[in-house]
Amino acid sequence: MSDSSPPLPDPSYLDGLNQPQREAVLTTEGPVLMLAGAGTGKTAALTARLAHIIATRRAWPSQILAVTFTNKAAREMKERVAALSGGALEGLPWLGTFHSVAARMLRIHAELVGLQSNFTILDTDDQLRLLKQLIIAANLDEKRWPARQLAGVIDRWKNRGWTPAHIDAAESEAFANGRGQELYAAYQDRLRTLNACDFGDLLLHMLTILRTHTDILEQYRDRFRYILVDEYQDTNASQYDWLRLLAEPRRNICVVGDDDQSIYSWRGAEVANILRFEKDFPGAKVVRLEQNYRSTPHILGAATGLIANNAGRLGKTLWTDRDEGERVKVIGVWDGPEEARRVGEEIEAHARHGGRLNDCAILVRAQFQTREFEERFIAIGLAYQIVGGFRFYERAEIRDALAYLRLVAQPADDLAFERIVNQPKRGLGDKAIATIHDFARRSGQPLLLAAAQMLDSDELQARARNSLGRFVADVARWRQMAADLPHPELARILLDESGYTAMLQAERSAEAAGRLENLAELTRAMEEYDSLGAFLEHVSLVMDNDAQKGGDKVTIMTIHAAKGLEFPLVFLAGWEEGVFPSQRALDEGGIASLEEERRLAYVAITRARARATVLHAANRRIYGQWTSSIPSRFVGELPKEHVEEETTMTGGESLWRAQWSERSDPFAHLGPAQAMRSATRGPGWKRAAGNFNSQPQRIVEARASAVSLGNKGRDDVSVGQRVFHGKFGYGKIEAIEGNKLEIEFEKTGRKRVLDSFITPA
DNA sequence: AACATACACTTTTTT
DNA sequence: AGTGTATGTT
Repeated sequence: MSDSSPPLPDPSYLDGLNQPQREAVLTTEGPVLMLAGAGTGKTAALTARLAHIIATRRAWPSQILAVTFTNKAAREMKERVAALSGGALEGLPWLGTFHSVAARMLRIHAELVGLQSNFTILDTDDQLRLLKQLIIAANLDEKRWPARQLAGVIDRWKNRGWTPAHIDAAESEAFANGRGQELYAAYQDRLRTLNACDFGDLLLHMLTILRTHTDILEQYRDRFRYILVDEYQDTNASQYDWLRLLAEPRRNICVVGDDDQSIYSWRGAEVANILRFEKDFPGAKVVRLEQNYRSTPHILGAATGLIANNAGRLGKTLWTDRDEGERVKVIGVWDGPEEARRVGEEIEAHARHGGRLNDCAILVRAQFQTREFEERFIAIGLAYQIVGGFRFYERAEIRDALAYLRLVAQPADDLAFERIVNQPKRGLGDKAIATIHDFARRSGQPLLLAAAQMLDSDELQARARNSLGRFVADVARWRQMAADLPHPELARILLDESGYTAMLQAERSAEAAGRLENLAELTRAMEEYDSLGAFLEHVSLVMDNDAQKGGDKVTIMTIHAAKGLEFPLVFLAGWEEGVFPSQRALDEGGIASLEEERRLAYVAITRARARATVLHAANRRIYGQWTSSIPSRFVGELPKEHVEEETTMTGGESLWRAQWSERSDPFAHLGPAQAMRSATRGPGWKRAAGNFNSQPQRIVEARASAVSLGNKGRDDVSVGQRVFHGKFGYGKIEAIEGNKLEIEFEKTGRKRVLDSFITPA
């Protein structure tokens, strides 16, 4: 490739990089837009670029700002740069997630926005409790105006970089008939009093500081010689503004991303940021990474054909020199359980041929779809792991323990106080707490201090006062101990002396035992941090659940969670209208959302290295209702030449039609309107079915068949029995599932039929 | 304060 | 359906 001229050998960090990748590495000066398609070696290029900048002494590691979205990405980059640079790196202090970098800066300048540098970072739970209090204080009905909604509204505002001062009357309408702005302002006030901020604030506060304090802005502009941004298509407006401020005047900013993989608009990401990069930074060098090292041509072809249905793309043409490989298999099944069964069979076959389970992933659109697979895999004893779901630090006992620590670290942390005053039970019920609240508000102090003062008054009943007295004294004692105890030790003492451990021990349930284990795990984790503060920061910002422990397991996860990962075998389940694309996305966001769903499908397919299998079921239970569905439009958008179709539904659609017409109407006992309702429940589903005209006949079939699933199935048949079928002749029953039989017919092979069509032979 | 019953909500999720 | 929460009862 480039062995043509340079007298010096290429530095080792360029090894194995292709031409565009090298360009992205070596173009250090000026704006660079790196359009990196899925599987094109983006991280390799990025890390080499960092190594190059450092190796050529263009900047010290401390003069490089490199931001990612996830801790995982940050960690990986750090490790790989260290490896490329021979490990002799003192680390990249400004490589991290947007939030951790912003938090780091904000701790330095906290007082400029009315905080102290040891401010607390609230999580969603704290945030919601706080908002709820404010909603009630504003005399609003918390049912009609839920805290969740307000949290969403405020979050959106913060994502856009808007402080309460930016909210005009029209925007304010977003909550409680125009009181949005007022509540937002109240929330920010309250946060300041609590010396706390939420995730959005980390960026917003820093943005405010950079906007209003030129000296500080200049200081950072001077420091950051080079800026690097990963997953640029996922940046929101506030992150964008923040970057634009810092990138001037040098403009040595390199952003990496793929507009086709933008799947986070629902949380404020704006694809527009990447689309307009060349306008924002005229003269930007655009580098396209298009050689895919991950997938086979068939997989790539299927993904490319699908995404071509989106408008307004920057456009890339992925190619690969890998061998053709298998076509993308599309399997239509009867219902959710069969889908899980099929996938289980495929994986078992793979394992029988010596394949590893770690190579297999099942990707779903929504979390609820994981259950079907979980049940099936438990039944057949297939090792699996579900990624996502509950996070360690979100468990109640962990949050309680953290609240103890927070209160000790920061007595003004009212949210922590509220969480644990009566946990374990100390006889401080609602009324006692309300009284403390009231007193605190009147005297304008934090709850803990107010509580301490109330001990000398008769505001509380004697019993509550005694109990509260013990609690306040405990906290005071713990605070003293905190000064010279190692923090894991402190945590153990806190849990013991507070009676929290005793409370769980007394419970004697398996659940409680698990909680005790979790707490032990927590104190163990604390040992890795230098200080309590460092640990708390880790907990709020680095909530990684890097499960993937030992063992050979199939991975089940959402497509969102799979972004950035790859697997040899990928199963794409639930490709049905309404599920994927999600009906809700369609209802709320129209075309834009549909395109985002399509990008999600694109991300899903491109996770596969060797084999991709798409599945769709005719029937599925959603919210407890059997619902019929038609294959996702995305199935039809996969170019035929890259697809191999297979349908296990007995005899295909024509047969179903024939069977249902000759059969007595299963809805006979219901009126027609009612029958329709029982099959397609909920407005969204009804619309999905109603709007999709290309295959109307199948809706009818599916509707009928869906209800038949409720049938018990007859009891005069058994596995192994020889039976007769009017159309297929004689056969042997291989399996029974409710009223569906799987039969090996002597003439026509294995089929699935309804039991009502056979007679014992 | 413990318990029961009613009710509502159910996409994706990182920080 | 299933879960979690909010409210009401004892």
